[in-house]
Amino acid sequence: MTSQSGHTRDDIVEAARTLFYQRGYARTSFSDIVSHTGIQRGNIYHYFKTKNDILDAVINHLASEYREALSAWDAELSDPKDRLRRFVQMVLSNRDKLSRYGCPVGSLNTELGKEAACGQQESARQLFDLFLDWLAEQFCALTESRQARSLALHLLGRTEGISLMGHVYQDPDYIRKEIEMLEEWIDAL
Amino acid sequence: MTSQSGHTRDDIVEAARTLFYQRGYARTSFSDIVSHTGIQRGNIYHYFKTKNDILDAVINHLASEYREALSAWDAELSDPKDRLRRFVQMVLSNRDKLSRYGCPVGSLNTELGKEAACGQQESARQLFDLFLDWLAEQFCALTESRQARSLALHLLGRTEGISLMGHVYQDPDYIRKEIEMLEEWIDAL
DNA sequence: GACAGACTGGTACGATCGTCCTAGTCTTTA
DNA sequence: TAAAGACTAGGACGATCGTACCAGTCTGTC
Repeated sequence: MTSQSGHTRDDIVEAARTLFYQRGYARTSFSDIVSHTGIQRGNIYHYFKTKNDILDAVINHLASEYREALSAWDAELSDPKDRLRRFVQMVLSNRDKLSRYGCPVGSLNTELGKEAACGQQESARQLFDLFLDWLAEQFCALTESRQARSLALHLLGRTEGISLMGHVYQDPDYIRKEIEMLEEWIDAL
Repeated sequence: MTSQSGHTRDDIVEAARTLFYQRGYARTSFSDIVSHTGIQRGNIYHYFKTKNDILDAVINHLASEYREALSAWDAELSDPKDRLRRFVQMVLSNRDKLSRYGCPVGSLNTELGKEAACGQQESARQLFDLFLDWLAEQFCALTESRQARSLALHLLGRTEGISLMGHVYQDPDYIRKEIEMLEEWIDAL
C-alpha cells in the first residue's frame, strides 16, 4: 500500500461512526472503540491524536457518503419533485434504524450543540447544510424564489421532527404515515 | 420545617435541571452541580444516592411544571383551537432559549433514548406523553376521531422539528415563520 | 540487506468521574 | 435539656476517562 493508512483507519472510523450513532459521542469511550474493533489504544492513537479527531473523521466520512448519495440522485432523477420524493423516501426506508436510534445527523447536532461540548457544532452543521443546499436547489427549480431555502428548512425540519418522535415512541408506523403526508405536500407544490 | 427537605434539595434540582438542559446529562458532573450551587458533594449525596436519582427528580420537577401550565391553559381557555394556539405560542415565546439550547424535552429524550444510557427513556418519554395526551384531548374535541392521537403526534413532531432546526441554525426568525405556518394549519382544521 | 517510516500492541500517566463514609452542626420533639 | 434525626461539609475511594509514550514488527526502497 503506497498511500497512507489502510483498512485499520477505516475500521476505526466505521466503528466510531456506529458507536457515536448508537450511544452518542460523550458516552462512547476509547475503550469502547478498542473492544469493538480489536484495535489497541496506542494503535488508534497513531491515527488520531484525540477523540475529537475521530469525531472529525466520522463527520467527514458521513459527509462524503451523503454527497455521494445526493449526486447519485441527481444522476438518477431529473425532475426536482422526484428528487424531493427520493429524499423523503430515504427517511421511510430507514424507519427501523431511525426509530431505534434517531436521525444520525439530528442527534449528533443536538448533542454537539450543547454548551461545553467539543466545539464542533459547525462541522456537524455542515451535514445539515449538505441536505439543505441540495433541497434548496430542487425548490429553486420548482418555484423561482428567494424562499427556496425556507422551503428546504421546512422540509428538513419536518423530517427531523418525524425522526425524533418516531425514535421516542419507537413507532415505524407513525413515520410511514407522516412520510405519506410529506409526499402529498410535495405533490401539491 | 416539618416536612423533609427544604430549599437545599430544590436548589440541587434547579441547578441540575439547568445544567442537564444546557450541557446534556452525560456532560454534567457532580462537580458541576457542586460548583454551581455551592452545595458540597456529600450534602448532595444526602438527598440523592445517585446521579440517576437527580435526573429522576429533574424529570418529575419538569413534569409537574408542565402539568401546571397545561391545567392553567385549560382554566384560561375553553376553545380547543385556542388551546392549540396557546401551545404553539409557547414555542414562539421560548424561541430564544430554544435556538440556544434546543427543546428541553426533545434533547433529553434524544440523549436518553440512546443505547447504554441510564435506562430512563420511559421517564423522559412521560414528558412527551403529558403534551401528547393533552393535545389529543383538544383534537378529540375538534374532530370526533380515532386520529386525535395522530394529529397530536403530528403537531408535536412539527414543533420538535422546528426546535431542532432552530437550534442547529440558531435562528429565532425561522422559528417565528414556522410557527405562523402552524397557526394557519390550526385555523384550517 | 540495510535503512526509513508506517504500523502495531501494550503499558502507564494524571485527571476526573460517580460513589461512599464520617465527623460535626442544626432543628425538632418529648 | 437531652436524645433523635435531619442536614452540612469535606475528604477519600476505586474505576475509568482521554492522552501519551515506547519498544517491537512489517513493508517498501535504494
